Amino acid sequence: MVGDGTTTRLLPSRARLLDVARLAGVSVKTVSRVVTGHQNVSKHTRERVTQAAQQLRFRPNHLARDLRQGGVSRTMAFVIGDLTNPFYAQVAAGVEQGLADEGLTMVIAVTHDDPAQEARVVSTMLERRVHSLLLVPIAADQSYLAGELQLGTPIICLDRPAQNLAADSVVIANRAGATDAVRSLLAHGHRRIAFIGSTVYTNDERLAGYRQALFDFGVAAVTEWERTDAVTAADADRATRELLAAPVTPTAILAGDNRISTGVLRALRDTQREVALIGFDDFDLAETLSITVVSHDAGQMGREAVRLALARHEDLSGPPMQSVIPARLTLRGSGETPPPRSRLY
Amino acid sequence: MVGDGTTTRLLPSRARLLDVARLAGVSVKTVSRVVTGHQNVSKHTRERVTQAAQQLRFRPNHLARDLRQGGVSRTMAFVIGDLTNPFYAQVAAGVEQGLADEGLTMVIAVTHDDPAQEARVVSTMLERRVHSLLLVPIAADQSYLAGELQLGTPIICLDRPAQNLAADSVVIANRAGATDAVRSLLAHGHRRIAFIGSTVYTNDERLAGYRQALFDFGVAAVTEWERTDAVTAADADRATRELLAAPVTPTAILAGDNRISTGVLRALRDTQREVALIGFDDFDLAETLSITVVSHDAGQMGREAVRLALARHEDLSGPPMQSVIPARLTLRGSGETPPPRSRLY
DNA sequence: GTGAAAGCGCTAACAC
DNA sequence: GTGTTAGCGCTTTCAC
Repeated sequence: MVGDGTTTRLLPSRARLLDVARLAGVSVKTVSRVVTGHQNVSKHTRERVTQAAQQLRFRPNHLARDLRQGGVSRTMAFVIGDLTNPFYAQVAAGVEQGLADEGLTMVIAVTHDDPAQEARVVSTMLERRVHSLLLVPIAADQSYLAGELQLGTPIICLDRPAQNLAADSVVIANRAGATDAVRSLLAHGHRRIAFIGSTVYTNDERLAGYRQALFDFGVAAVTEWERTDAVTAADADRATRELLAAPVTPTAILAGDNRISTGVLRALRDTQREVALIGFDDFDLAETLSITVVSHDAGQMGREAVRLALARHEDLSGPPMQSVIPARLTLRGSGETPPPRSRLY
Repeated sequence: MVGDGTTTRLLPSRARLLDVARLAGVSVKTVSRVVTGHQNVSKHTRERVTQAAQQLRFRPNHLARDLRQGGVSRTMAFVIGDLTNPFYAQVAAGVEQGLADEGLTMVIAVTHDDPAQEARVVSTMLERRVHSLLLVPIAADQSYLAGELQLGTPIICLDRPAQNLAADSVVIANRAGATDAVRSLLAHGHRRIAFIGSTVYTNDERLAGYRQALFDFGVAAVTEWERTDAVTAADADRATRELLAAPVTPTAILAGDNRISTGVLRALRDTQREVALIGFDDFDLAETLSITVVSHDAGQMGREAVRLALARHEDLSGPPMQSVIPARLTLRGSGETPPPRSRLY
């Protein structure tokens, strides 16, 4: 029999519990028990079923299972601004790790750091009936999630707390980390210290820590040296050049986050200026380049968020919890004085 | 009425189509039509339904929808070795971007670069009935996926082709990129050129390109300078030191990937040796440090994989497709001769 | 333009 | 130890 011109492509169909049951000569429920590893199945039956399942290449349908079991999937959503930022990639890795231990999986969705997209992206995740929502908030207000919280979905905010929502959160010890960094610079003789960063929550907090350290030490703040207009590395590059082009220049810089550090480094290298630098967030080449940083365990933030989500799932009634991930100064040279010449950049 | 001691926590329940239908005084199907934006609903009815849905905070259950629609979710699985490797993070970002345009979401699962975990992790994803499987293979054999392929699930391999499986794939122009790099080193006068990398597919191909370039130029290969035992940055650091401790040392190094580059850089800085370096894969600080690299668009790899998956979904019958992402040499100084002193490390 | 009934694949509840 | 029945929330089919 040769092709008739209207060949319909016939796909082999996927085996269901029923198919396995028929082949094994048992009921659907028995197969279900075997597949889910429940008790009350004789060894003999179990073997027959297992063999039938293998023969048919049976793969349980989690969609159906989750639907039946209460409409909640064994999945946590991680909504994040930008996956290519190594900090968030590490947080994601931590989330994944925390989930793997529990047999849950992670769905990642990205807001592209656009406040306007947050609600839409989050909504898509909630329609998937995720077990929990892990969110790096970017919008100015999360009150739109109050209803979901009441419905029992754990909502954990990472890196920044929620605004107008009683959600749990995991943050870094931003102020303390920044204070430590500035104190170290002060201890090494620096008095003209600049801060470069943005106005997101973390940078705000770090700026506050920076100010606190200066204040405690009795050093007057210089407004021009508080640059909070740098979001990208390019911004930080520009800000650094501007600071160094002024009549009076800072002798040390605290970078608000890893992207800022990159930009500052580029500017320092290009201009061949010798300025002490401490970065917030560790990064791959920091050790190689002897860059002193305020470091922390980004993976721990992810794991901790999962822990909170699971805890919240168990007890929906308690007050919002906040976990703080410690930050510690990792001295490598660039923040000590004087900044080593030519070994750095 | 005061607490009775056995307060059962009553959660508000989630609204279903039926609830909305009752409130709006219409049938379930009509609500379904409105929610999914289908035709054949009068404007008046549509408004009533929409209002009822909002009032009840109705959120459609994708689990149920996907199950009913044929048991396939609007999700693609991306199975990856390590999320913290910036290269893969960028690929993931590309996947996400490609999917967002289609209204699909991405589930990420991690194998921790462990061949033994691949099948299990992949299986979990397939049980979720993903639309397609995007896989960075790590196991030595993917023949276990043949059945799934026949069932109609598009399987796209990224960065490395599948083994013993007729799956589509997206790879980088590894050989050409490496050949270009070595040719450039040769053109700048280098004759003693080492390769440091591992034995994964990409590094294998890059080594082949390296050999080809040397062969074409008439430079004899030196086995000791083909180091394929370096997987991590620490390995590369060690390998570099060993190479530089030998009686005859290479004057240039081609690094097999971004992790290797990091390790080589560390070794060069610590030992204060001046050796030309070209890295495979671009990285954040490469420009700042004037490191010449073979660069490519990792995001494009992700987007291309999504494109192939969608195409395969439409036509399951065609032969396996392979997309090649171009690689080009980005000259920045470290690969030109002589390697600039002290500005680098 | 709208609705009633059936069923996607699975498991909870309850037989036996 | 095993089977039967019902139903998770939705969409498909077909009727009106």
